[in-house]
Amino acid sequence: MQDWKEEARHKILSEAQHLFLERGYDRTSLQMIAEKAGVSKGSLYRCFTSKEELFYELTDSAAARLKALLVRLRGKRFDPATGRREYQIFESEEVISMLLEEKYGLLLIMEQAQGTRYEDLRPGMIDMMAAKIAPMLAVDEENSLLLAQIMARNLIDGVVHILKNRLQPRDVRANLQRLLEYHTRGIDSLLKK
Amino acid sequence: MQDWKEEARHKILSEAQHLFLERGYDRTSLQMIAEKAGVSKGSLYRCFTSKEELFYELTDSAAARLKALLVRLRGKRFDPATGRREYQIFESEEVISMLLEEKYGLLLIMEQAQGTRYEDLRPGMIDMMAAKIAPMLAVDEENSLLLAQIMARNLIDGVVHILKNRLQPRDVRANLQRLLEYHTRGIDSLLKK
Amino acid sequence: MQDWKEEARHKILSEAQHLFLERGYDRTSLQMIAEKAGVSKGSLYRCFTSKEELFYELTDSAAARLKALLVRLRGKRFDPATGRREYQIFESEEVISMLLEEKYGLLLIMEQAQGTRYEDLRPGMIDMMAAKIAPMLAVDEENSLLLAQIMARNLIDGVVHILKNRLQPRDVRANLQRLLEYHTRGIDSLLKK
Amino acid sequence: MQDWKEEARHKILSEAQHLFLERGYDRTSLQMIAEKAGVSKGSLYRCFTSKEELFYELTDSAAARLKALLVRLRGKRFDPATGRREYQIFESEEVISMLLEEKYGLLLIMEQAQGTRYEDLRPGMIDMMAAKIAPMLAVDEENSLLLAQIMARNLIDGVVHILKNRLQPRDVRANLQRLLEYHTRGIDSLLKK
DNA sequence: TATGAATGAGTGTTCATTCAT
DNA sequence: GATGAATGAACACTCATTCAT
Repeated sequence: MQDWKEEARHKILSEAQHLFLERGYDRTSLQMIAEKAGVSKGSLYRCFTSKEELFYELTDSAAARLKALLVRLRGKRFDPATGRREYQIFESEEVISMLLEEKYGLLLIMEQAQGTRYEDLRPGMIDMMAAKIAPMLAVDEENSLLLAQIMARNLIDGVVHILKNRLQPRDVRANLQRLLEYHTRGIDSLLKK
Repeated sequence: MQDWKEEARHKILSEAQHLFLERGYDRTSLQMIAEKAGVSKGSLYRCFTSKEELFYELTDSAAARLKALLVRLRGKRFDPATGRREYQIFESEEVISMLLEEKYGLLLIMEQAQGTRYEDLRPGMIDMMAAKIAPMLAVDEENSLLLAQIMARNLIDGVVHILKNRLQPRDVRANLQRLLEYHTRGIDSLLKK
Repeated sequence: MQDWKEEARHKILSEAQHLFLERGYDRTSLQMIAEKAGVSKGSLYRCFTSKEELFYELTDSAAARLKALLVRLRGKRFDPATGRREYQIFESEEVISMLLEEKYGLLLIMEQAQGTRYEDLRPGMIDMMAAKIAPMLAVDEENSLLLAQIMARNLIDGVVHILKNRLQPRDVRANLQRLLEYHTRGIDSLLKK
Repeated sequence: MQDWKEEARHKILSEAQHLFLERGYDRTSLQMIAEKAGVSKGSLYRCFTSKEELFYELTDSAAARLKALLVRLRGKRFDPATGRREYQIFESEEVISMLLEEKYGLLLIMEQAQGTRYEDLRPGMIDMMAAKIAPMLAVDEENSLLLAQIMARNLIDGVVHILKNRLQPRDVRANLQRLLEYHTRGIDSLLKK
């Protein structure tokens, strides 16, 4: 019974994850999940109290760690003078571990969370990073935020893309490094001297 | 009556566009569109055979021009030796014109096409551009495509972001230039010598 | 095993009773009953063939005795001339015993029988008593039944209210007496001389 | 169109009223209402935004007037010394008008509001009246509230019963008077001297 | 022709009941 | 025999689509 419950839970979570990743939260119906998982709609409710809870089961842990990261980032300043920008936090072991461990949760939060309580997490992250980057740019105020938003989003989406396509930690690490190189250099081109 | 019909069509398209962009395709009901456009739901169906059709009406032209651009791009090589990379095509008057003229259609294709016949357009564009960029990178083959995809996507999303937030052609142009500067420099960091 | 079964039956009945009285029949699920009783849902069906059956198990005895009382009452006349009205039957030891012994079954019949085979018992009792009271009233025929129904219902609901709120036989008895006093005097005011 | 809407609204309200009165709010499904009214489930939502709203449409006005009455009653004291008890408020023209005008709304609130926002109105009224009556009774404190609750409930249920069965204002009035006579005299029997 | 009333399939959710283990 | 997993019909509610007027 314990076995079964765990097994069914796992099967349901796994199929839900696939569908949510493919189609997004709103466009995935419990009917679909039930069919893919080979159970009835009613059975879904033996393991999860609602569709939302099912989604959160797949994302809560990632969201919590992401929020913690955000809090830490908020306190830091992005100082070009130091030579190291704090978005290089993405190279820290701690963050990379999180990225690897929370891979699918992060993907769901970043790409398919519309209609859930996490739908503002990605925009929030982008805005926060953009607010750090904007003052550094050698561009009139009006446009610096726009460009900073693009940069912030690119960085975040780049990380997500790597996560999506690389399973091995060393590959993730190596490509994150390259992404940061690309991103740093790109930003440099528009920095105030 | 022809006049009237044309006028209604236009009003409907315009309101649908706003709503699709603001709330997304799924979360916009025909009721909302009809109300905003000041016509009856029945009239919607006199002008458009379905909700999907209405979406295509708003995107077909942009999609066609985008596809044409894709075809032309496919033929070109991105040669770092020339000093000018062909993704700088985004600076050409022709492309900028298209971006400005098809602005909203492009935004819809890029952000709301999931589940429609254009859902592969953005990924297709990214793949194509990535395929051009990848061979230029000083990275092992396995990873170069991954990074190239990130770069291509960043470029495209950056263009979309500018389109979304700048109404004046000269602002669009100026920021596109900065985006390309950022992007080129970023790529340079990973180019083969 | 017989013992066990009997024990489980008893526990289930007891918890079902509590829940039905507290939350009502409809708002009580078999899940709740099973949990409170510490048995599985399957076991519920070993003892009772359905939720309705469970309800009847809790009410059949009370219903039978109530019906018997009804039959006896039907034969009697409520004669004001005797000085004792037969609704004072509620003061008889026999009836009080029944009230106390069938307390919860009666409460269920009186308050939760909608949709069950006993849904007509309370109205039936009221009608019967009303039919006895009506001819005694110094009111035109048309209205005497209406008033008699009110009186009958008040009496019955009053008894039910006492049963619900007093556990000790002597308290029940004392309050029944007061209720009858109140009721008798009230009726007196409208009696034919 | 206006005509139709009004007509359908009326038909739906009327059938809903019947069903709610017969079966209660919870046990009446929109399916039933739709069938009885000869419209589809979807059509219900053209006129009413939800099942609850449909119920409130039938009861809001009555509830508001009832609450107003409650507020006024709360301020009054039930003084046996005056010879007139304030529950004789039920004889005032104003109250009788309300009873007649809000007949069905009151019946719904008083008998079938379980599961709605008005489910506590009847118990609240009874408690309030009981609190006024209890101190007047020549019974130990412990039991006086119990008896007062019975009396209060009887009075209210009696009014409801009359309402349910008499359509003509003069019949309602006449029977209310008799009910009050019955009730007053009944209470007298237990009053402190 | 234009309208909006009407529909019905679909959504998430609950729960009495059944049945393999 | 006992369990609880599994079901399926029902619930309130939404919405693209159709069609009588």
